[in-house]
Amino acid sequence: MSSTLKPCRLANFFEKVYWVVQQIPPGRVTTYGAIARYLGSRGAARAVGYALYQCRDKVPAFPAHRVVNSQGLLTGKFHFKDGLFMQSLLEAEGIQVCDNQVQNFDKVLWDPRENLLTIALYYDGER
DNA sequence: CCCATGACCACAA
DNA sequence: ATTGTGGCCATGG
Repeated sequence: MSSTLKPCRLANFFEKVYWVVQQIPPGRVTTYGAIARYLGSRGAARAVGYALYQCRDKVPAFPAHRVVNSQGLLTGKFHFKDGLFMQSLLEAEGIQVCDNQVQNFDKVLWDPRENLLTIALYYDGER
């Protein structure tokens, strides 16, 4: 029963965050709050930021640069290897950034609630 | 166990 | 428009 279909173990909040972040298409961004809302915890935006902080050294590269704050500002850029790296990654995907602000923010914003179906976030029982 | 700290956000007033 | 505040979740002392 549990042998062939190994359910994705998204037991804890951080793992759910990581899963959503990996669904962001290149060239688009989303926000901490949008991820929190999608996961059903409206006010958990801070926790989303903390989750990204925890995986800042994760390999292979994790598209954390596609997460900005609710105004489109690159508030997390100082957690990359240098203060310009986040902007460089975005610009390499065709997103224009000026003065820490994502340009055409409403156009490139990708809201998981509008683009992801509600999936079953289930786990196999061992934590 | 309680308290403080975060890559945050919505809502007062 | 600009502040202040409470809430959210995981972690560490």
